[in-house]
Order: sequence, then C-alpha cells, then structure tokens
Amino acid sequence: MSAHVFIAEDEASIISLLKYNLEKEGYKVSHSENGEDALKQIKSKQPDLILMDWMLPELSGVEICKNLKKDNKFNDIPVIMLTAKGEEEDKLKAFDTGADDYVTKPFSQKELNARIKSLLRRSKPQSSSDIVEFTDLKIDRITKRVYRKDKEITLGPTEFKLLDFFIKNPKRVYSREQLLNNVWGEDIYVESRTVDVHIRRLRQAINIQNTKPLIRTVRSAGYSLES
Amino acid sequence: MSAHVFIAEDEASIISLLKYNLEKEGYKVSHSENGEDALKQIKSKQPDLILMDWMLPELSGVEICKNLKKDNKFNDIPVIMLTAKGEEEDKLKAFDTGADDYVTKPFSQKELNARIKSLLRRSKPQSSSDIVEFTDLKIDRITKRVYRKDKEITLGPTEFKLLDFFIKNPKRVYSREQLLNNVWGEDIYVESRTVDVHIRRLRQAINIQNTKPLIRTVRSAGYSLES
DNA sequence: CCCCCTTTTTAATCATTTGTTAACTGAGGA
DNA sequence: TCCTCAGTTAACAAATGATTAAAAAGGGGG
Repeated sequence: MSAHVFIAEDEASIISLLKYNLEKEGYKVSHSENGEDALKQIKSKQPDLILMDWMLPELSGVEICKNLKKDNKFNDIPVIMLTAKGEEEDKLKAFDTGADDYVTKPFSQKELNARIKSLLRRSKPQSSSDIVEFTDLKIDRITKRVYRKDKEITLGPTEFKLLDFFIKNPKRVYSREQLLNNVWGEDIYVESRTVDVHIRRLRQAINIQNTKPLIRTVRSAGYSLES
Repeated sequence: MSAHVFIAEDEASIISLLKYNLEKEGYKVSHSENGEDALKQIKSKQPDLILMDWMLPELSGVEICKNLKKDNKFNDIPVIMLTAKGEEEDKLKAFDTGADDYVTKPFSQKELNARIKSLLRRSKPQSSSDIVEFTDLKIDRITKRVYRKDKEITLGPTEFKLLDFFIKNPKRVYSREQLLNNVWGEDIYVESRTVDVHIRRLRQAINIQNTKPLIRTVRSAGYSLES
C-alpha cells in the first residue's frame, strides 16, 4: 500500500514537477492551490505526508501547520515546508510552527525524496506495527477491530483471539488440540467440539457478501486460514 | 525531564562546542570519541537522540547507524549525521543507512538546535501542546477546561485525567489495568471496577445533546476513545 | 469539627459470550 | 450403494463481564 502525499502549493509549475516525480516514486499524490481548501482536504483525506508552501493564498502554510498540530488526529502527519528564501530565520520559524522538515527552493528532487522517505519511515511503524493483513482481512490489535474488504466486522473476544492466532501463520493447519492450547490456554479444559462451534461463529462473522470462505477444514486434522 | 543527547564524534573541538551548546539548551549530554565504544554506550544508555559523525575511528557512523536500525530496541532513536562534505551523494547515503537527518559541517548551532527539537518532538509523543482537540472535543490542559462542540463541560479531577489520557492515543483500547496505572498511578491500588464508574461519569459528562458516544467498550479488553 | 464534594466500594441488574449437547449432514471407504 | 465417522449446525443454559445506582469512605476548606 503506497503512501499518500499531499501538496499544498500555488505555483502550477512546481505542482506538476512534484506530482510527476512523486508519482514516479510510487506515491499517491493530491494537491490544492489554496490554503483554506488545502486544510479542508487534508482533514478529509488524511494523507501520510504533506508538502507545504510557506506562502499560500487564503491561509498561509504556517497557519495550516499550527492548526494541524493542535488536533490529535492530524498532528502525526509529517509536514515538509517548502520555503523560497534560504534564510535562517524562516527555517527556525518553520520548525517552531511544528514543521518536521523544510526544503528551500530551488530544491533537488533527489534530496526531497530522501527526506520524504525518512519522515515516512519514522511515522509509519508506530501506527501500523500492530495491524496485520491477510488478503482482504485486516486486524488491528491496538484498536481491537477487524475488517474484511474494509468493512468492519464485530467478533466476540474468543473469535478475535482465534482469528488473531490463525493470521499469525496463515495456511498452516492446526489441530483442535493446538487451537485450545494457544487460544484458550494451556491449562483450561474445554471439550474439543467447542472449537468447532467457535470456528463456525468465526466463519459466519467473516463471511461477508459471498466472498471466499477463508477457513478450511482439513478432515481428521484440523483447520487453517486460507486465501 | 530533559532529553539525553549522545554525541559520537572524534574531534575534540567539536565535542566541546556541541556539549557547551547543548547543555545550555538543557539537554543531558554524553559522548564517545570512538565508534565501537559509542555503539556500546548507546546500547547501555539509550539516549533520546544521537549526533553522529560520518567518519569515526574503529566503526564508522554509517555502520553504527545500520546496526542500530536493525535492532528493534534502538531503531526509534533519531540519528543526525554530521557530515564534512556537503555533497549530494553523501546526504542520500546518510538517509539510506537510516539516519533521520543530516547536517553539514560547518553547521549553524541554531539550525542544529531546531533540528534536534523537531526530531525529539516527533519521538516523544507525550510532549504535545497544551490545547488538544479530538473531533468536537477540546481539552485545555492549562485552564483545565473541557469543551464539546464549543460548549464547556465540567469534569471531576479524575474524569479530566482520564479523558486527557484517552485523548493522547485516540482509538487505542486500554485495559482497566492500564488505565489504573496511567491515570491513577502505578502504586495506587483500587478495584478495577472503579474504572467503570469513572468511565460512566465521563460518558455522562461528555454526552451532550444526542451526539455520538465517544467512549467505546471492548468487552474483556477495556475502553477506547472513538470518533 | 463539620460539611460538601469526590472517590471508592458494593451489589443488583442487564447484556453478551461461551460451552455443551444433540440432532443433522456429508464425505469417503468398504 | 450404504455405513460410518468426522464435521456442522442450532438451541439452550451457565457464566462472565459491563452497567448502574446507591451507600460508604475520604479529604480539604470554612
């Protein structure tokens, strides 16, 4: 899944240059040429990184930045300021408003790419480290939510743990015994038929709109998660 | 609590310059003049940020950086590379090894400070601003006031701390245990059911004029703040 | 020292989940 | 083809966990 870079810049020539280069790098790119609109778009689209011109019509880059950094929902989005003058004072002001980096125009595309890569690397892992995906299934261990085809699915605690366990080793077949030990716990005794019941409930829950059934039964062996 | 900056640099004059300036900024500073020793010290001291010379005796800065970025325990420590030549190739290589920023010698102390501040801000999530917003909720840590939809809400001290904690990591699910540790304090023992009661009061307080309930219950896991 | 406010505990109630049972289904070997 | 065995399914009772209200316990400030 590629990162989404948002450009807030009013010079058309720079926009197209940036867009061309960033898309070549594999990023999803969108932009706005006006401060007020930029802020609105950023809040709705929640990009992974923002390239922002220092000066913008309607609402300056500084203002947008301050605004974003106030809101918990957006203050994690890294901002790179594009500043025309290479003056020290401006750089410092940029950092003060909460920008994470700045680049002075004219800038080297290679260096900009490197800085973007660095900031993305820095912000991605903490937020996504506990999100695991398997085909069209996504499970978030932090928020305890499960999605299939981007639609949320609600599971009971046991079904959640069961799926969580399966997704750690997709395609591997587990016996009821193993499932009991790993999902229920070593020392808890329940009937092995109980596993069947929970498998069924899990199947029902993740079986949204005639998609492939993801859980395979292996006769006289156990179950596995399949693509 | 001030941040701890580690300097890996072999030129004595630069070390003393940096040390003087950084300590004036209020950082705790330590250093090493040799690569191998630097790596050892970093691993034992776990500084909050590293200033690293590109070239170092025994083990080059690049090597140290690669080594750190491999290890989960240390790859979150931001690294600023100090490079002698201002050549493009070096900058790019620095980023490739996992450095988070670079500064070319001779450098402006003011700019270096700004960059340090920026990186530290990024890695220390808690050091956020005094006014935080989350959707239509606003909390002012200075005046200890809370607003929903711009209408003021009155909370008891515990409810305030609870909400303040939740808003630092929205959507994340916290167990009662975690809430007790973070809101009440590590060594205070109260029944975990007590959390429920405060959750309830917080819910009641922020539930103004049929708006969405912002606190989600995750059965057998805990609670989270949702949009 | 007492009053008021907040916090904590307790316990009843409510809601959801879980495990069990037993009947049913279907695959595959004799 | 039929029989058997393993897996599926539905229904239900028990247990687990969350909500709620109300009482008890603290803890300053007047």
